[in-house]
Amino acid sequence: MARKLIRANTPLYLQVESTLKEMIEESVYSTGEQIPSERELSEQLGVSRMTVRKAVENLTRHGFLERRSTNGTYVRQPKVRRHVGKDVAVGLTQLLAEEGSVAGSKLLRFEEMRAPLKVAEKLNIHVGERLIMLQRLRTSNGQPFCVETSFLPRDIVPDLSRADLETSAASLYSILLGRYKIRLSHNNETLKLSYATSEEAYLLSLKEGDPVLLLRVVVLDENDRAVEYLKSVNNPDLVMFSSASTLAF
Amino acid sequence: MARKLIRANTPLYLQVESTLKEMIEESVYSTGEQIPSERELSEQLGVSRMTVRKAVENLTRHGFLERRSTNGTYVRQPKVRRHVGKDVAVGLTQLLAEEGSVAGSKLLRFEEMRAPLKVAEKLNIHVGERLIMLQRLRTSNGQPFCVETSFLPRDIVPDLSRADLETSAASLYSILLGRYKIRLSHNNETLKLSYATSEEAYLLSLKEGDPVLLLRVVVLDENDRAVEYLKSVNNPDLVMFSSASTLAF
DNA sequence: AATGGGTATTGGTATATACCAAAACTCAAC
DNA sequence: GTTGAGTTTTGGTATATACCAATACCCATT
Repeated sequence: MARKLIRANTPLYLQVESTLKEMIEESVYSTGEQIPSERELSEQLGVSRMTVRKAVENLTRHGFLERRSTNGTYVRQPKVRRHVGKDVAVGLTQLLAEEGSVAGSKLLRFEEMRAPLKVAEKLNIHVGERLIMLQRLRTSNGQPFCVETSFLPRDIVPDLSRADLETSAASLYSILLGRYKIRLSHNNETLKLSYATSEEAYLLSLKEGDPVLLLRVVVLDENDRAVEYLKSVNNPDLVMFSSASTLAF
Repeated sequence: MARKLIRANTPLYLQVESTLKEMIEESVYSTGEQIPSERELSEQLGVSRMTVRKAVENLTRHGFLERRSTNGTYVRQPKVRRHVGKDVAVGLTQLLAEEGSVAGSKLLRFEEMRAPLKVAEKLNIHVGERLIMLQRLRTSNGQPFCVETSFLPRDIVPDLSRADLETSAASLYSILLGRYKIRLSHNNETLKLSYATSEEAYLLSLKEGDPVLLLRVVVLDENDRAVEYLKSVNNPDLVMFSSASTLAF
């Protein structure tokens, strides 16, 4: 089982990394299976445990392996992929509502607050205006994949309550549309790479500092009134989202 | 200068990490400046060099520090941020064409080829059809931020040549529109977190395995013919892009 | 069959040590 | 001043070792 490590001028730990990656891709170790312990690998490959650790650490960070403390290291399932139906506009709400996955969400926070500067700028309102801030943990097939924080001007959703979001499985969009007749016309998104805070890490089963996608969306209604500002953090291993847009060239 | 490391039940390397992060935020070490060498820090803090290394490694991965081999470790400049103009539809081409930044691009590859399976599926054409594959390194103010790979069915751009892309600073979109009267109507994007290959790392001044954004776009014309399929890798430190879309609820 | 306690195993942390190559620095020779 | 050879410093790699806490496992007792 032990493969040769060629003494090239590539670092040993990279050679170990490639070796393990190959073995995973060739299904020598298949999905979900446990790979040999660090101590075993170290012996099999004739390198120190710390070198094996460095290789395993990298592969873990890159999603090939998953470590379970005091238990073992396992081959991860290949990342969930989505196929994007052509021509079908997909909004953020339908992020994962396809391919038989069951979308869920858990309300983490529901607070009334006054608009701080940054949010006010985004929503084009005045600092200090009344807002609802709500935070939801969104799941796909029970798997948390995204922490979403929304800011809604209070006057647009005057009687929206915590219970509305706790009880109904309905999306925020359908509530806005159904109850308040708010028809969202277009939005504005920015996106960047970021790193998980400790809280996000806990919610998404990541480690603090793991890379995540940070998405900011401002949704506008027909009158270009901003009705929502949300910031969401996505688990990169689970989510891959799409949007169809009409580009203005 | 040496700060106390509290013996809590948090790992030492995390304590070192926080300590250094604080000192950076308090500008004890300011932007661009060199921090003490690993050996010095190890002595100052009373921990082993390997422990310091682990902390520095994390901070490097998270963009706070930058290591220069045989030279030293430096505090990184805070990441570049973009403001997104409200209501203004921004296409991919205009990715960074704002706020006085000068967009540039360098042609890396221009090849004729036959469509492999994966690309054929995306473009909704047959395997083996003639394609142009072109790859560009895109820059903003001279800073590379994105590697872009495009696939164009040959019959749509019959006489597109390498020179067209080498000489003109014009975007691919404007060439398509101007010369071939191809009006792009909508697109389809998927996006996920990925890790830089060695080539991408070299082009974008990253390290192999650094997190990057991977973007796949299929652009369609009015007849829903796919005219472009591009896959781009973005340097997360420089780019933050936006798109305005009309959502279909 | 169920319980419970000891033991081995696992990944996580931490240290001390050693050598390398590349860059930076020193300083004498010109 | 400039050159150039030698030394020092830097991060990068690699090993051997040690201990920890939590889990899994085994096996005798009930």
